[in-house]
Amino acid sequence: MDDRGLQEETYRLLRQVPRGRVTSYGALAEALGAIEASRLVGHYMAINPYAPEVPCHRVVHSDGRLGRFSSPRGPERKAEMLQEEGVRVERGRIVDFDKVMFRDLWGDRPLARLREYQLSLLPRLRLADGREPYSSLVAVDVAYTDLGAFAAGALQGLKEGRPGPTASIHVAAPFPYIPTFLGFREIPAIKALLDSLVRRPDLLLVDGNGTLHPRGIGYACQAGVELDIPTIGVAKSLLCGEVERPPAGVGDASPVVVDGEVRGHALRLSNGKRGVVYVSPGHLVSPRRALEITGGLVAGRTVGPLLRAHLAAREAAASFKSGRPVAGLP
DNA sequence: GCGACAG
DNA sequence: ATCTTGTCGC
Repeated sequence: MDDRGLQEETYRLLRQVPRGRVTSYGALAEALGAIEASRLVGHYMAINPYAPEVPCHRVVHSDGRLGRFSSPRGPERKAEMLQEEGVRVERGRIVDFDKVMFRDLWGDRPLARLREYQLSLLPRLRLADGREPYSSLVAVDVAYTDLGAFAAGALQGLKEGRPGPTASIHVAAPFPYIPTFLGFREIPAIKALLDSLVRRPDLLLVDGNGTLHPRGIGYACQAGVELDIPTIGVAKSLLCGEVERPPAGVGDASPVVVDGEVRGHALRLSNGKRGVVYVSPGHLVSPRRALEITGGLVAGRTVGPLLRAHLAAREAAASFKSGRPVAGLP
């Protein structure tokens, strides 16, 4: 299921809500198969091309507040439309919310299937070190515009630590961002990028968590298992888990524990609140080794190859938008 | 009520 | 990550 399919499925579900009733963003997300998609549902309401036949005015907050509405008079207009349908609204809230709330939304819950797919990868995940010594690494990052996703990879020699070239690629209509489902957004672009390389790297570095994920199968793990390549996840913020003791000085690291086990480490790159990254195994590395390798790539206050990939992805996106030719793009 | 929510 | 119709847990 791609972004377009998810959007159409959301509207199909919403058509089930009759006059005189309302539903919530979260209930629609639940019917898509993941409560995490509630914000995405809000976004789909904002770009609803079928209004008012697809009744996005009947979608409200889970506590009965009206929520937003794209119209010159916004929520005021939403209230009018609902009242015209017999739904009472007082001070921006649905009256008798429990009675008016419609929950019988029927569909095949595509996001639940994606969650099951993630879980099906768990038996293939290997968190022990292997396949060393590594001689080359590729760090990848993806930038997004209205024209699609732009993935970039930065090559790095691991023997002499020499930065290599970058390459980038464009993928139209990427899957949307949904918390805990990041892999489905990023991985197609990354696969296309790796396919464009002459040779596969020994190690992949990605911008997101690996085992530091509520189901233990974050984007870095999913990428590693699907591509069968040793992978390390480096995230700028924590998705789940607890840091044992905040790393005090630059270079310090501290274990991150999820479900009572050490699944990764917080590594301090610089002073200040945003100066920490969270390193976890994606595939075929241990938490400790992932930390060591990442520590060896630190340049200034960043992880060098990831910064280069980030800049290259942004550059590819900006160049494409402005119509300038992009190295590595057709 | 406030802040967290990989990107 | 962009662009801005949420939810949950503390």
